[in-house]
Amino acid sequence: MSESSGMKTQQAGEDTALALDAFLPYRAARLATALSRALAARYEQRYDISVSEWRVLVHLTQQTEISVRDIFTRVDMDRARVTRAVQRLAARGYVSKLVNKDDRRLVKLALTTSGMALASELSALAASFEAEIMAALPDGSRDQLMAQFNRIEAAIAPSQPGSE
Amino acid sequence: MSESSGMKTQQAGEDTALALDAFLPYRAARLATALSRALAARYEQRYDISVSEWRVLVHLTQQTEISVRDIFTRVDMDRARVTRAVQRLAARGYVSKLVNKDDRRLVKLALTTSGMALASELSALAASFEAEIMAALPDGSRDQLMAQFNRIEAAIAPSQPGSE
DNA sequence: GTATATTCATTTCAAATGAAATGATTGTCA
DNA sequence: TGACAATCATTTCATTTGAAATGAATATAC
Repeated sequence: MSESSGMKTQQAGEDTALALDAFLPYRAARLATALSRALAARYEQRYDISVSEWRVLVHLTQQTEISVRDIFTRVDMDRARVTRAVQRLAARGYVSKLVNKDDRRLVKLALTTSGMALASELSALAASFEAEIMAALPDGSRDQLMAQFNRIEAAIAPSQPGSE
Repeated sequence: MSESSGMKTQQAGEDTALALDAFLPYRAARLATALSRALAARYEQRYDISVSEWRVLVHLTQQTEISVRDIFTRVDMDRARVTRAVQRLAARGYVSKLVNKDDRRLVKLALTTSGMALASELSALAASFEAEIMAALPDGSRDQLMAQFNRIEAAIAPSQPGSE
């Protein structure tokens, strides 16, 4: 491995410099991609489902007969992403897509039988994944984390522009 | 707003269903994008710098005369992303790019004078952004968060494939 | 009632992304 | 020394992404 690159490297001081490893936005991004990758590794191959699709699926587990808008306003995805995820899920028979009779601009989404089965399997898998991780943390960490996440998001939200 | 969509909506129980809002991978992703967007809103327009570029810049603040590899192994970006960020930074005179004489496969990166100036401004901006957020949290939250992030990443890492 | 504005889902388009291929250089081993 | 493997940065290519445009349907104002 020799001596990396040089010897006069590392001239900048580590005192005043912003340590990326301790910078919250960076660490949050790194944590998110690590979790996403690790979880995806468990289901992407086996079920051929993307993260977007998985989010839509899970959302439909909780609320059905909802529109694309209902999803993307709650799930941190934009319209296009939801539309595409729904298209793929519908093409594979996991989700049914009907026109809302009361307002024909809206789409009425619901899980099919096979969609429910898939969602169940994925939910179980996700729960066990999360449980495994939580087992490595002290008791109460989960609630603590969620509380902190909530506070951080709340601290950010006000300054956000029109959101939509 | 009428009554959303229907009345027999929400048929699925919320007891067994996986609540997305309490699911760590989802919440981490949502937090990360919220932080990234909020921070980017502060500097992207003013400085015309992307997140990738910003990460490279900050990294070069701490270590200089390093290679592309040195960055992407530490900063959660792949080779291509680092290469592209460096290209843009170099094209605008913020970063110098030389061949390493000891190993001509390597590139020797460093901040230029204007790069240092830019990095200073951005670091200050980032620090104040983070301080603002942390002010909304109880004392000690920052260290607590970092410790939890570290533990979670450690819990994930072992199962990760060859990483590279 | 008609014209205008708004809302919804989708599509379009340009930019970003990451996996794999490439070319150049260095390391290894006989 | 020479052949082969490994490493580095870059480029290529297909996919994903999100902003803005589009078209259809509904709400609002006159």
